[in-house]
Amino acid sequence: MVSPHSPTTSNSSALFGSDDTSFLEALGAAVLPGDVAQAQNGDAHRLSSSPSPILEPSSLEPPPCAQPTSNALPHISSDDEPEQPATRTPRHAGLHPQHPPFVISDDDEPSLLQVESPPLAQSRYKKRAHSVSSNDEPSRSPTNSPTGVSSSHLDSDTYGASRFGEFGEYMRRKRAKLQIQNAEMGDTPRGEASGSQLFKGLSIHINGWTEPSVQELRKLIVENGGIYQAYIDKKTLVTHIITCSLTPAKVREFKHMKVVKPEWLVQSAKAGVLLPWQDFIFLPGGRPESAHGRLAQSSLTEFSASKPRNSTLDGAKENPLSSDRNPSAPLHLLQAPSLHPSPPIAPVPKYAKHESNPAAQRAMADPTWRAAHTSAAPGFIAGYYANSRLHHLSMWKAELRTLVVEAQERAERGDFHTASRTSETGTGVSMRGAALVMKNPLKGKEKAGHKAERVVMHVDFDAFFVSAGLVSRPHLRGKPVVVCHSQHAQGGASSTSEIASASYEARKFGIKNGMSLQQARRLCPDLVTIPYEFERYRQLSLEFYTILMSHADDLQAVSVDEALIDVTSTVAQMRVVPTGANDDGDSSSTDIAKELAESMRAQIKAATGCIASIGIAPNIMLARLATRRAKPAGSFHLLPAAFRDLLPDLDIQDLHGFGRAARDKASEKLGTTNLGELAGRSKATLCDALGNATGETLYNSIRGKDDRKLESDKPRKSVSCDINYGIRFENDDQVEAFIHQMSEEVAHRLDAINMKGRSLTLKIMKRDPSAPVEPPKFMGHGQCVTYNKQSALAGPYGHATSDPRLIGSLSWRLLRTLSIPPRELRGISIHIQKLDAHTGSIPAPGHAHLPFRPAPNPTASGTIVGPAPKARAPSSAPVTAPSEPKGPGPAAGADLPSFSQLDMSVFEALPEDIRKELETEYERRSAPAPNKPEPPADLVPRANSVIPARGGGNDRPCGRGMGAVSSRGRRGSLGRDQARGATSWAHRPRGRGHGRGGLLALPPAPAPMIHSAARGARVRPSQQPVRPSSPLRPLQRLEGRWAPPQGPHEYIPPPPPPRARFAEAERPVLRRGDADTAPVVEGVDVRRVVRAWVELFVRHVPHAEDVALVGGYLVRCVVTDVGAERAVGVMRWWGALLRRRWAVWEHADERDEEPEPGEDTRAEVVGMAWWRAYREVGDSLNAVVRKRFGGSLKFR
DNA sequence: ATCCTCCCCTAC
DNA sequence: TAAGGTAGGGGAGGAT
Ligand SMILES: Nc1ccn([C@H]2C[C@H](O)[C@@H](COP(=O)(O)OP(=O)(O)OP(=O)(O)O)O2)c(=O)n1
Ligand SMILES: [Mg+2]
Repeated sequence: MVSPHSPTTSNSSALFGSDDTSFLEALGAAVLPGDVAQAQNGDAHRLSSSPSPILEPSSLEPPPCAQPTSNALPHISSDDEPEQPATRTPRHAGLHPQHPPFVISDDDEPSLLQVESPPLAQSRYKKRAHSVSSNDEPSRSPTNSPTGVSSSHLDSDTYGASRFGEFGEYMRRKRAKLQIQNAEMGDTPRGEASGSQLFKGLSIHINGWTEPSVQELRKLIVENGGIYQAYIDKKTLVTHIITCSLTPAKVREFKHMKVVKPEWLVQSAKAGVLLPWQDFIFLPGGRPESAHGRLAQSSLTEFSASKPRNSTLDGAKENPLSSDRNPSAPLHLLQAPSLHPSPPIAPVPKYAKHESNPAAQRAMADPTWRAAHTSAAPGFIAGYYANSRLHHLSMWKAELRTLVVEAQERAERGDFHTASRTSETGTGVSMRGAALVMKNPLKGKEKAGHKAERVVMHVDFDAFFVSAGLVSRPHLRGKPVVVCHSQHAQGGASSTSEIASASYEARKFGIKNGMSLQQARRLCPDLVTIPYEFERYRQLSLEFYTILMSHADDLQAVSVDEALIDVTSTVAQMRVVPTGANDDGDSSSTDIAKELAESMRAQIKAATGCIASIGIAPNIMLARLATRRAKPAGSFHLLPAAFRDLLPDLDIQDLHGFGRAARDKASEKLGTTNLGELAGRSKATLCDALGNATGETLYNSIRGKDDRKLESDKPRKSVSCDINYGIRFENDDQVEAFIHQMSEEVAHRLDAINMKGRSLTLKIMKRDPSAPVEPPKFMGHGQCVTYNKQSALAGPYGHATSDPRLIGSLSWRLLRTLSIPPRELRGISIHIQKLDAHTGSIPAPGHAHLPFRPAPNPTASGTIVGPAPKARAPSSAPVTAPSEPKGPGPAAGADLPSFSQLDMSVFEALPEDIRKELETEYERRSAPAPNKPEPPADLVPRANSVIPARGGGNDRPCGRGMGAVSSRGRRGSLGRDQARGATSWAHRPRGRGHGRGGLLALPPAPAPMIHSAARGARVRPSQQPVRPSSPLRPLQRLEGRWAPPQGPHEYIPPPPPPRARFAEAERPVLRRGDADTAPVVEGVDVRRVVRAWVELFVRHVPHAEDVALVGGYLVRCVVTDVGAERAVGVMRWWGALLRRRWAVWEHADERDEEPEPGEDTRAEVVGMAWWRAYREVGDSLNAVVRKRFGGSLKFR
């Protein structure tokens, strides 16, 4: 910002050469030539693991700030590109030099020629690497460095199913190729026309060129009930591979799979019977696909062709519903190993010819569009988070963990059985036992109690988002459906929108979660898309968890749609008291655990309308594996003996936690990724190849062993805010404002869990010089170089802090040391580590279970002071609390709630009079005056009511969190009631939006603006920023105390005229209805704040941060659907205020003229700046509205 | 050996 | 037009 150094270009010169390329390059050359070279050849594929060369420029960088330690890390390369499924090299690619895979030119069209090279053996780099990984990256600039930058280029679309890095280029291309082929084929979506189920249960991948053609085979497969796998990717289930030729590399890869000739399908279809595949085994011999690769040696070692040795053959089986422990049934979980990305090596580095996204280039060329949709837009963060599925997933997970812990605590203390009886493993004890059980985890690592074998279940909804969406769209059941943002059928042809979840019907076409819509459309033109419904997912999840809690001894929240539960005692009890009528006898003939699972599935189905599958086993690892076999719509009990028989059919990637990198390492160092084969390796061998811990885990997993206990209460170790999408800045001011907004977010999250941090790491993604300005993925980050900078974070007395100003200023300082032109930024992350519980008090050490926001006092009310000290009181603490003693310095300033959570806490922080007024307002409007403005979010019932007041229903947790999950109830009754409880929460009164952080939070009150102003002012470092310092003045007074609002408040003159309530007629068109009644609530204070803000800055240009804050608030209003009217009301109010003073400039089309700093009090400049801000906010608001409702709002 | 820092990797 | 977040496990290399 302030550009001490010139922002853009100049900066570059600062440290690195103009593009860092040169600088790095030079450096790189000097330092690691060897490595690079090696890399080049060798392994391309394995990027990741390998070490990277080192360069540590740390020396280069000036210490960021003060003394904190910072290390400058050079950068790493980053990930790749966007797309592709396969593609992505690991994001970390940084590490090694990767090679550019070969070049492919277009994405879509992969040339067939590609070759794959055999996996090469890679030379491993020597070790130095790691630490520096980052560095190396730099060196690889396309231009110079030998290798090109990482190449990822993928073209346009292909986004792969897997997120970032994943397979190698080769697979990527191949995948693209297949897609094309499919597209051409014009397959009908519903292929099942023929109705034959001949290939039912088969999941087939076609490798390379075949006769008959891929299109024909694919059609044949689909029409006969089989599943066609366009490509193999991690964890994909593939039962057979069809091919006419295999390269040596493929031979190795498919060594353990059932590789068959096309004739198998053709003849089976002809015969009308599924002929034994063994009669059609493909034997290599012929010439491989073109391989030209070279390089490494192809270790063709084992040429044995495929064949699975598997005895069990065939996997096709259908669901395991009945499965039962039939050991013989193989789970066909085979996954295709393929991946291996052995990227073929490219003979020539391609310089990245990454393609760019035309639509993005066009959009980006429009200044208005940029101003309203990129990271430079006012409400960007709020809008982005409100729509980010991954953000929701992450937040939900954290919230669920909290709820589980609370429910368990409640159970423990609450009722009858107290904690004392610990782990009694047993059966007899009631649920509580379960609670106690929890405790164990912490300590005993061994498998504890052994009384009975543990019974662990992994419960996971089938195609969750889709399933949830179909609840209200029953007519779409049975069709290929997908959940993604892009709803326009037409646009889908070239949409880079990612598919969050694909229905099983869609999966038959090869569509996978994470794939781009355009890619999916090529596979299935008639694909149906449905929108996200975050609020529904949350509600269904609560129902789901409530049910699980009623049966489990312990529960580990894995995701919004998935959990691990320990039902050991439940099962034991069932055994003793046979519930069912079976034969009673004991269980020998029946599988009690499976019965329990089925009853839970039925219960879940009844409560949510969605289907879940359950994997049952003696430990976590096996339970997860069992789930694969169970899906879709089933349950499967996997016993160790059966698992052993399955080994030959399993790939290392089938194990949870082992991804592409692990697979590559195994392939490279051990020569195989098949578990059957790895079973023969010694533990030492595995450790040597994968690391000690990982090696041992693998060793044990292969033997069906896994002693891990469910973890439901681990303490939080870090808090972060990462935004690597839509980052497109034009100047430093925007960047600085954004950094501060992110800091507010992080600070808020820290406060929410009552923690403070002592270490901060800033991660920056910068566009790789070889990458196009606009990457293939719309608004994505594209291929980047990343930089990590860590520094000590210290508050007043050197203590941990959560002060957003400190976090923001430090982050900004760190960023500046990188001298990256604003336009080159593509991603920013702020991570806080070394967390300390907020000053004493509260929380039990250990963890954080404080929910998002500490409830204002649960139990003993007021007493809570414990947490009090928190500075940002808003969030939790009610009002008053003066801030904690902040030390010297900047201290105590006001803190603001960050986007993510603004909620009532803000209200509470408002000056008394304003609050009063608000309350009055409520009454006036007859609205049921919330006694309190609204319970602050989430308080979960928590302790206070001791026993979970479940029935009572109303403890409403309201607010932002997931709501509450009732603790387990008696297990006998399958929790009906509990479920109810949850349900009730589900419909929380108002807060529906999922907006941000808490997701549920409602649009917060804007109080923050003021704070922000204050903050901004102070933050501004010495350099004189652009803005006038004057704002400081007023703010100054605020400084000392933290209740900020006070200050500004005073300046507010009597309400200006526009007290506006707009005429009904003018009301925005969007939703009508209750306009008045409802919303307004917060509208009032918002207006006051806006007024105060304007008054405060009458002679100054508004701070971008504040503009963003207001914009964020308004966007949230619209997004959350809580009040488009409110947003309009505020905008009108704001417009009226501006008009009062600067009516003349309202339409002055100013354009350039950045108001320069200084005391630019000239009314003209200030007025235009205000109008510009107003327009910006209005535009971004309308952008959102247009998208969601199709219309636009009128603010005047 | 053990701990600490700086990433990578994985998962949803 | 799209919404590529986020936390914890663990490996590698250096410090102790
Ligand atoms: N790349 C991904 C993977 C998952 N999800 C979301 C949508 C999914 O519905 C939900 C659960 O993920 P799962 O891995 O459990 O996948 P599904 O539930 O969709 O399918 P299934 O569990 O049947 O394989 O998480 C996502 O947004 N993006
Ligand atoms: Mg699922």
